[in-house]
Amino acid sequence: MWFKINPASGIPIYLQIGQQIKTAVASGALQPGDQLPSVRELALELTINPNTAAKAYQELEREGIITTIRGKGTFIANQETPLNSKANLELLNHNIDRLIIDALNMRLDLQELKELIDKRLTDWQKNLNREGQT
Amino acid sequence: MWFKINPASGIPIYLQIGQQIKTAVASGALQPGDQLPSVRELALELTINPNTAAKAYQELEREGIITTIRGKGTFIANQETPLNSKANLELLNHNIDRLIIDALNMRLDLQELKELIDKRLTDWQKNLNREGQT
Amino acid sequence: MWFKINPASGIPIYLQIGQQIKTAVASGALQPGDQLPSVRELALELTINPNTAAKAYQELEREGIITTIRGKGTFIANQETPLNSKANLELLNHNIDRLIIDALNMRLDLQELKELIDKRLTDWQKNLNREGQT
Amino acid sequence: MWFKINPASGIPIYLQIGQQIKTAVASGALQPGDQLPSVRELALELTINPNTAAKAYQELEREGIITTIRGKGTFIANQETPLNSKANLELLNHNIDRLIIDALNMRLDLQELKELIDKRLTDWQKNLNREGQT
DNA sequence: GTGGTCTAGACCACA
DNA sequence: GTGGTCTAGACCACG
Repeated sequence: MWFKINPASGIPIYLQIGQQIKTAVASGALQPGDQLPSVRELALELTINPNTAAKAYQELEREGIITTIRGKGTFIANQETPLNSKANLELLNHNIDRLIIDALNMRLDLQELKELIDKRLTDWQKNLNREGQT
Repeated sequence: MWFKINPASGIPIYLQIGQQIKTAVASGALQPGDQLPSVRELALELTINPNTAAKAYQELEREGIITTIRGKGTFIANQETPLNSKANLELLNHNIDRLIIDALNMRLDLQELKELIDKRLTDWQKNLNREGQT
Repeated sequence: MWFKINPASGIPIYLQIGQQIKTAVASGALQPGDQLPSVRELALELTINPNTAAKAYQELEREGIITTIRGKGTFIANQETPLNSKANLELLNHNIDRLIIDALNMRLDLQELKELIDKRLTDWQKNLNREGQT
Repeated sequence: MWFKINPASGIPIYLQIGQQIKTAVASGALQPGDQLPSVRELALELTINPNTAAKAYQELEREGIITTIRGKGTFIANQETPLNSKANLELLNHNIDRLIIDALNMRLDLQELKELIDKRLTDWQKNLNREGQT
């Protein structure tokens, strides 16, 4: 599989794994029903502690991203959750603010930031369209 | 002063303080040369340990946001650093990606995300203009 | 291990530790990937507070000399940084000047100083060659 | 006069002043018998606390670099002290080592360091010769 | 008065 | 087991 972790990054390994699975799901690379590697496979492949791999899956299951079925394996969940809850929007806005603050501290103009974001958004949109056709 | 921290959030207190000062600097609310509350004042106000307050300041000093002068106090630095280094841009792009992923995981359309961001950017721009006139 | 600190020297303990590790790295005695004693071990050995030992390591990590991995330990970093930046050269030149000034204030001839330095440089070169063969 | 201090450098102001006077003496710019500005003048000129200026002079007097004569002022001392003591040589060697370690940590070759030092030494020698003719 | 260092000892997150 | 954070309280250097 296509995981890349950095044990020295300061970010907990289990979060790095979770983040990458979320990315794959968001981009459509992983579809509902797709099977994930078992905890043991994942641990072997990344040469990490199985506990760490298990923790990553637990977190994702708690968030409803994946489901584990005893005796079968771990799968991407049917994401019927349309949780545009108020809390989520606040979180999103908060993260947007952090982005802006970082940019300003780097002496970047807000206009320049906007262009960066727009460029990135179009890239993603293209990818999503291509995935959608698959 | 206007600090608000949440000791139970899981985010280290010293980082929360740092984040808020960075925000104030980025928005122009704190100008180069402005004096910050002393380590002891800050600790009293937030009812935290002076060491924790000191750690927040030391972190910011290492990043070049503030300057501390022994026996005098702590001040906002003259930010002559225009370091839009490659590393910084990469970091920024990475954070933009995280934002997009979060939005997609919340079943938000990219167009909706773009509108959210644009709204936030205009808000900030307005604030910056107002500060600029001061 | 072979640490020697002097708590009464006026130089902060955490800097003394840092200095010695830097020396070991510069001389090749410590190689990238080598594990350092844990914070607790080091604290026991030097009969200092674990916090002080941790501070020494954190300082070195910020400078890119070492890497720490939560739950695993602390290691000498892969020093891929070849930063003979302008700032570094200036610092070096400044320190050379200080050396010369000290020597002159001791009524030492510059020629004598040069001989001292040359002798020291050859000693180091010999050591480095020996390490290189290991 | 020609003092330049940086209150934010982390180096105590009184040491910065001392260092600069030592430099001037070592280079011959200040000769034995030359008068230094009074504590008050110095404090005014550098906009520092008179206590700080006084402390700088006290330190230098303790080291025998300057002499203060009540009612007359402060002067460069007759440096008859030829103190090539063993302690001094050790200090010098220690500083040479620090220089080498710093250079190695900057990934500088020892040969390159040697060239840097030699260049600096010749510059100083030239200056000293010129001063000597004055 | 300011910030810097250190100790003692606690609790938590991670592997 | 590892390192990270925080508190409480002490002492010192600087201005």
